Amino acid sequence: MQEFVATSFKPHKNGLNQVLGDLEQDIMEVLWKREEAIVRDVFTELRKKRKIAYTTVMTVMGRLANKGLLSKLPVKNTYLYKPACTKEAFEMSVSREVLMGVLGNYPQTAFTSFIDIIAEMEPEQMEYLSNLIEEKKGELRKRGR
Amino acid sequence: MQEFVATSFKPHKNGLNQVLGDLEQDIMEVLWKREEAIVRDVFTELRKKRKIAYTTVMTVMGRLANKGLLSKLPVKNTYLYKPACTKEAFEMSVSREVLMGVLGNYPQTAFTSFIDIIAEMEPEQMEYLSNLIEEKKGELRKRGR
DNA sequence: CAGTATATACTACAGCATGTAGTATGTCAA
DNA sequence: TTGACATACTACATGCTGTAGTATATACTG
Repeated sequence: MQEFVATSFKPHKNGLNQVLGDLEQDIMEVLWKREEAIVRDVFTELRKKRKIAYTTVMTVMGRLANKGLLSKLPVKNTYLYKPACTKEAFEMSVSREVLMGVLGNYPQTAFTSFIDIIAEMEPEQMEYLSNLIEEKKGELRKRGR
Repeated sequence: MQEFVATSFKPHKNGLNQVLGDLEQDIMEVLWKREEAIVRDVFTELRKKRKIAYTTVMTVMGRLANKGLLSKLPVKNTYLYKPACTKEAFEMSVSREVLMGVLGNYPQTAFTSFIDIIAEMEPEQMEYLSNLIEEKKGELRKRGR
């Protein structure tokens, strides 16, 4: 996969639409479902839901390949596209990049927000979180000796 | 302040350049330093560092006011601009919005990434975090009674 | 009062990302 | 050879940001 997956993150969108355009997302979803596909496959799939031109799909799939999200293998007289990584791996990259972006820039602020949010969303997780931290602290102490 | 501060977050940029354009950021920094300013003040300040037109500064300050990041008060024959919130409050909003955006969409993944990232950070940060957690837990306990 | 400096409003264009699609061209099979 | 299908290339719209010019109002200064 290419270096960065989340060049621009839109917190108020849903799912991977946070880092992908609408059409890009639709296309990636098809690819993740099918594992691999040629432009026509994706076109046919999308066409079921709405009006769209074949070349539009082709253009965007090409762009996704340029971005490194899809691989593009010459096959017969066309190209076979495959996701460069699983959806799960992609989500992992996104969350990691975004979190590092926040933590690296305003660590204290981010800590506070993070804890507040967890406390609001799932208080049960607080205990789990604090255990994890103590664990990590223990590890660090051991390694520091 | 307006509803959302972080419509688009760029994890790989630095500081508030993550949510502001280059010039927007420069302008906000001047405003946060001075508390308030007219266009000329900001122009003069920025002009020290680089070539830029007065109207460019004016245009962008206007846009920042439209976005709700600056307030714009008519004064004499001009306008006085003030930051709509402190830099700290702004950073807090950004981190909150971004973290909620991640946690709300891939809670498990984000949680895990978060822990991993802080484990890689400096130990003092760890200590700070763990204090915050204990504090928060205390708060929750008190409220839960 | 005339001229100069200063202020704003409005308009405009460039670059980038994304969505959208047309046209030209190549290829293969019936 | 013709038609279906594939790609490459080009292009335009929209939204955001940086950039700045022009027109116009106002106010100070001599």
